[in-house]
Amino acid sequence: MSRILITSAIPYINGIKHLGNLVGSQLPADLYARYMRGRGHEVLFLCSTDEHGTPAELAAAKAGMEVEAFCAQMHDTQAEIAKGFGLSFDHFGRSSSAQNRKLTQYFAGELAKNGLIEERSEQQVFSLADDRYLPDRYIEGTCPNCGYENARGDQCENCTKQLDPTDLINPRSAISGSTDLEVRDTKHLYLRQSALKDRLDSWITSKTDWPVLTTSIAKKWLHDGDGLQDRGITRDLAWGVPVKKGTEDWPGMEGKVFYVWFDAPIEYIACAAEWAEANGKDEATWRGWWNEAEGADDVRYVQFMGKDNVPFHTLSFPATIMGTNGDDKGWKLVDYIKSFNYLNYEGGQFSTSQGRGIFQDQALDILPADYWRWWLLSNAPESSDTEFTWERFQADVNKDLADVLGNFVSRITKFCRSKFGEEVPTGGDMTPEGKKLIEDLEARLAAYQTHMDAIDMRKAAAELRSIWTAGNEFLQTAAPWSRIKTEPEAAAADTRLALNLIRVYAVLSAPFLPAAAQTMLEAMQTDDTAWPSSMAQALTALPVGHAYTTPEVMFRKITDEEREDWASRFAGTRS
RNA sequence: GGCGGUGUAGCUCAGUUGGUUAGAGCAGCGGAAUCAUAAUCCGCGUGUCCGGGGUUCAAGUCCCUGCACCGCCA
Repeated sequence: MSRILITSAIPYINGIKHLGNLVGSQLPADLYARYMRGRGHEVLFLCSTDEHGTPAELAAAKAGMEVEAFCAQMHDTQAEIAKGFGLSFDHFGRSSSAQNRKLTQYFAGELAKNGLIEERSEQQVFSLADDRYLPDRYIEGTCPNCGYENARGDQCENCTKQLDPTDLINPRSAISGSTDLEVRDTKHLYLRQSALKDRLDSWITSKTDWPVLTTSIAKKWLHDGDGLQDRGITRDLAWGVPVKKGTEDWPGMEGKVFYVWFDAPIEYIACAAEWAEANGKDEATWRGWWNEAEGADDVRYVQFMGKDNVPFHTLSFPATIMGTNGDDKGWKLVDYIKSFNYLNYEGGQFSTSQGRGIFQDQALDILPADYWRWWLLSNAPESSDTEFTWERFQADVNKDLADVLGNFVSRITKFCRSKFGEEVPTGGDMTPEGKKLIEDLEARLAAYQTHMDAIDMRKAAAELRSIWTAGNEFLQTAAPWSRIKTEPEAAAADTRLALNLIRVYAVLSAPFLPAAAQTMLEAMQTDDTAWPSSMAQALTALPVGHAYTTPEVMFRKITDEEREDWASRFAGTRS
């Protein structure tokens, strides 16, 4: 048994996310966490909401709320949705927590102590009407290049020319529309990532087992152009972690906060502290998960994220950790990064702003979580972008869940009920068909575990499906319904084996289908969730005479009418 | 314009370090069975492995080049 620390990229607070956000981080992380727990390992699975920064302030303003209240409310909403999808976080924290504030300030202080923070002066646009500095993209005006009137301060969307806010003709605030702007001098802190470039480079190079997607993105940022650039880690905002050097004030940085991309990954650590507090554990306990000088030597740390987040997790955050640790043993660097491509929707991209695609709350409104979990995980965008279409979703889910798994449970429980009564039948020895099934499953279990250990989700899902199919093959060849007429003892043995298969299916399927697994266990009236070490043994867990109940239809099918209705409902703008 | 990814059966995709007749699921066709959510099981695939060069005894699998789509960056 080992200890496994799992974090999923933390979702931003400004609204409800669509399915693409789910499949790229939280859902696969949950699959892995559930599997590892199932195998008997000690798991700490953490996720939080990412709450700081301008978009949160603007979303709050739009909702007519104070940003703190808005974040608190949206955090609860996202927590509720996560629960709906069965995400088994040990803790769902908040980057605005006191723990994160303290840790973020601590890391900045240590980095400064180690000479890795630099102060730089720059100019930034201040809006007097909004009483705030404006990030480049929140300044709009006429493009000097093409005359487009709604060009943003960072780039003109019309002619794609890169711009400086000061290039814009008639610049105005994108927030209020005010033209009462002025350019002010301001000071900011920069993290000297360039000083850590070589260490980062050799660290990444050593990760030969990581997905190519992960390392190729990291190497590109390390070597492209002038190489890894230093990064500004402070902003002139009100909503964020106040800039401090550890517990000390930082002269010249009054009124400024850390940039959201500096404090967000530190929340991975702070979340463990929040977890400890929420569960009455002491500081040593959570630090023992995170700091190698304080007991985390045996921890394997695995991160899950979409490809857009890779640079921050392979470079910026590791730079923070390395720069803080110096040459000493200290805070854990990630051991494995599982990254994902994008999920597309019916020929285009999911779009939050255009309301295109399916949002997480809507998905749960129309179907149980297991349908989504199964389809998303068995079609996860591991090697390339994946496309969601309603037609495929309907076909796959109906076939895999209703026809193959659900119907298996249904046919054998009902058959047994009518011929032997609702209990595991007695009599008969293992039939040749039964032996063959066990041999087959023995090999498939090994393959399933190999894929799950490697976090090869689509392959694991395919193998799990084959395990379900094996049950149907067995019934088809053993045919207890005809055998019962001539060899009732053999029919009883086959039925006994098939009923035991349901419990094994529950255990093996639980990482993908937690709710269905629960249904199967309840139907079989057992709480024996031991992961099979041998199939032969696992398939005798339910003894002769053990009573069970025949479950309701586990997965009803998606009808053509529903599919058409949903396809049109989610095509356009979210109402 | 630069970089990265992808391009394999009607559809979605597997194909490790180059090596027997290129595989799976779905859809389709044929058959078996009737316990079951008209569910299941069995059988059936010559597809220019995007095009063109090249290396090799041997390339989907390596090199060069072109094309298409996607993304990131300038």
